[in-house]
Amino acid sequence: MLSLVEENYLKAIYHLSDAGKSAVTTNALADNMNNRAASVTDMIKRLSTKGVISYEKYRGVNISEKGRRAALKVIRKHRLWETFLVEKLNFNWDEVHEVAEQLEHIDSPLLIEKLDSFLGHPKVDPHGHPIPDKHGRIHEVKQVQLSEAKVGTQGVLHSVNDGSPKFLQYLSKIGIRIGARIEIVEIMEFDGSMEIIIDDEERVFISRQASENLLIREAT
Amino acid sequence: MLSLVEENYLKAIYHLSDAGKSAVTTNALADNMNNRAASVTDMIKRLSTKGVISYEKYRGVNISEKGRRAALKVIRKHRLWETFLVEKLNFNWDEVHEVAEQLEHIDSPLLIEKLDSFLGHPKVDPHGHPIPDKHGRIHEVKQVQLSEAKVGTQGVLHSVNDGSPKFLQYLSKIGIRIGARIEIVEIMEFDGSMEIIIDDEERVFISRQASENLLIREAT
DNA sequence: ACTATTTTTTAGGTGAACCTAAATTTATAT
DNA sequence: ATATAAATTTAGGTTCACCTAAAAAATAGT
Repeated sequence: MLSLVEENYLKAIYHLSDAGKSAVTTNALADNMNNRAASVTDMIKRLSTKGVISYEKYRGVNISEKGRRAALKVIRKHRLWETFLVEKLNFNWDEVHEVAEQLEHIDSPLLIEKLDSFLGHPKVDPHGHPIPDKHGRIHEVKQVQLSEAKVGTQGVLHSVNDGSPKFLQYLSKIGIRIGARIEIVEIMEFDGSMEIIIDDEERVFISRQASENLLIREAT
Repeated sequence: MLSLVEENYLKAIYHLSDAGKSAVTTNALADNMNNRAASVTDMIKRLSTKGVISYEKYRGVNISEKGRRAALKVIRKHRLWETFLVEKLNFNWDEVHEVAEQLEHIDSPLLIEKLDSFLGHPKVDPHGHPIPDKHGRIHEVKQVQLSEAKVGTQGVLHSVNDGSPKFLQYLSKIGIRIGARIEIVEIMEFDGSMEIIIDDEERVFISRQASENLLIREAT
């Protein structure tokens, strides 16, 4: 059994390791969790004892299969709750993260199964992120950072990397939503900003930073 | 700001004091929280420092106005979540308590307001208990323990005192639900058990212990 | 009224999850 | 290659929420 704090660390490790593909350093974790490195070392040892990560001193941590499953359970709950908040309670997509951070730790398999059916077994959350099924399976969709695409690329906004209220409010303001059609008109050499057309209507300029956080599925 | 554990103590104090009407002893609290008396003394001191209870050594604790408001907020959340679980997620009324014990600590006023409207501003939870409004006001309904009524009494089951799964499953089994009409046919002198008619149909015998936990609104 | 019993508190200890300061290991730069 | 810098760990300390054992106060019984 993992504590609430342990679950949060594990989730951070999962995300920082890009779903287990790479190792995570102590400092990266400390940064992400807003804790000191020494505290992270403490926790790492505990998580290692519990078998959810593997750890070699000074070498960073890797999530184990057991840890991956635990992390995906929390992520499944987080994303289902976010969907509930937006679809049923009419939250805006920029208001859900903090609340879902709390709800994701509620421990009741029955609740999650019932919530899942209540929502109609959604595949993605309001930010376009896939919701793992009860066995921890995710159907990843091939998507590209807008910043990596070239002029002329057309696609559909599939998800956002940055879920912060500030970013999401900015997107709403300029008319970008999940599912919107996006076409790259021009890319500015000097700062990487780009001009795009949204839904064949609006032309807007977005910064390089913004385009890095927009993931599109390219039209073929 | 109260911790999760502090909220649980405060809620227990509220209930054990009959909504603040009487003092609560250390042992009663220890019993209720499944902790040792020494631990309770610790916590009592902390709650007293925070101003949510008043405490005189060896004299038990009394909830303060500030404490009462805090307790009612938790109770409001608990009962709204129970209603959600039963009305929207199709939980049985005997399955909701444990989950609601977790959900009641989620801290988001916006969430609770939205949940309240989603549910249509319910006045009572699935066990017939009144849901405090956002200002902590409760509309108590005049109700009597079935065990205190006399032969011939007719009324409607309004709420249950004991919310344990075992009791609720028993009630379901013999056909008793909130809102059912109940008429007392006979009371056995020797053990206080009684024969009742449910919804003018079923005749059943229930123990004194059961009748003490059934609260009816008498028909006038 | 005084002793025995019960209730409550105090004293001191534990693990979880943090901290700072110091020591150690690894990485970087010339 | 070695000195310096950066990253990480160790050592020791804190608060919260529990514990046991012992002491103190309140209550009950004769």
